[in-house]
Amino acid sequence: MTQSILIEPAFDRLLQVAVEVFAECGFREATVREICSRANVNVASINYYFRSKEALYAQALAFAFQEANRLYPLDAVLDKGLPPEQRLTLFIGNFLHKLLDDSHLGLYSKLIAREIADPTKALDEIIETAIIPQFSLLTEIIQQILGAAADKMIVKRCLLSIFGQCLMFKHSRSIIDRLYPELIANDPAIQACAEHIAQFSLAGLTRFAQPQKRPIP
Amino acid sequence: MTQSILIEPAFDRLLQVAVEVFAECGFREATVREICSRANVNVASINYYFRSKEALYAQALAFAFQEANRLYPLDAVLDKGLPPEQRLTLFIGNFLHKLLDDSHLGLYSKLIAREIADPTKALDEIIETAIIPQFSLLTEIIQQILGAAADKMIVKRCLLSIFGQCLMFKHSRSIIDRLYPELIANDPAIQACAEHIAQFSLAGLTRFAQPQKRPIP
DNA sequence: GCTTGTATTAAACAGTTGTTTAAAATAATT
DNA sequence: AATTATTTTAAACAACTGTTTAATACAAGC
Repeated sequence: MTQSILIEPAFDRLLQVAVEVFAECGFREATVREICSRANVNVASINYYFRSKEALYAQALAFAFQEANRLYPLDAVLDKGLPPEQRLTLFIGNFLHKLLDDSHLGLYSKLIAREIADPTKALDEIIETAIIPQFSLLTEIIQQILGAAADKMIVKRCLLSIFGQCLMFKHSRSIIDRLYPELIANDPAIQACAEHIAQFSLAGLTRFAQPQKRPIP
Repeated sequence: MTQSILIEPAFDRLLQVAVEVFAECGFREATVREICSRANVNVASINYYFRSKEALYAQALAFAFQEANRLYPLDAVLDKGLPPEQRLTLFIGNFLHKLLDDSHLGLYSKLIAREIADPTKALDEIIETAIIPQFSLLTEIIQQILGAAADKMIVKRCLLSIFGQCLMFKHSRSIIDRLYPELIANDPAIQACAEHIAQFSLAGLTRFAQPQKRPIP
């Protein structure tokens, strides 16, 4: 059988298909036979190229994160010259689009969200490489807004408030799709949600902001 | 073999254990043998008392919701005499404690959260009986705070902002446990989180509040 | 005491899972 | 061209899945 269409080697095809299937079904529900079938390779190939289903999953997870970062760079957010309010708005917009994108790239965040909601052994690496950098970046922005003297616990809670608003759209997608589909119907609607979260959060942050001009007596 | 300790009939034991196991493992990963083993009944009992594993799951889900509502009544929140800001604070406190309770009752919300994150056929009933009433209640409170003329889309987005902040603690529990365990270490800490969300949200809502005193020109 | 209806049991069913094997096909090297 | 190494294959493996069966134990009713 000649398959002139697919010129990619089996290894790459397996990795790409694995991201798709694991994102759709989760680690446990995904079957090696389904992955191999979609990748047009023999069932034994996974154990040949990767050591096991588990090892394939770990590699797929790392690959997904790498791709998500490549397709959604945080360049503007990293610019410390910008005012923190603007950086927060950019951060939220970037994050939400990353989460809600329904094209191929949406799979990456879906895979990661799945791992967070239902952790496997692979979670530890995900936290180190994917979560902590995002948390650090947002922490820095929040601290700039609240003031350097801000209580550490308050900063953490504000961080969770902001991430929580964004992740709601990912974790409770099934409900939003049924009750409020118009909120995420198209790209402008998603952009409106991002702006809402930014404004809601900025107003919320002011509640906890330190007085900026006065030095501590 | 005499089992004088367990006097409950097999049916009740199965239902109770099913909630535990489904909450821990999810529907697909949970096995009938594990459930039956823990309930000290034969494997065939599930198909005898309930029709199938799927039917048992549906019943367990309904039972969990019923118990969660019985143990965490919303009486105070339902009191329309109270100022909406206070009702919001009560609502958030109730919801967060419901979510984070690690005792037996915590399983109920875990089971429901699992169903939302990874829906099965049973989701539709959950939405009708569990989600919509909660959404309606919070919608009413938000509308009171924002003013009757508030834009419907804004109300919905604010609703998601508040629920998102609460659900963050459930859906991303694995991360919080590792990065910020002190935030949910004990009951006062959880209470502090609830108050934070309430204050953060009240401040956020003011950003979208309609001018209350002036009638529309 | 016998019969009827319910409850419980061990065993087997048919299907699926991840993984391994050993042979065949293909590619690379000498 | 012959030899080596790599890739691909079909088949089988053992373990596990939800479900069914048919035999047994137990209780209640007459």
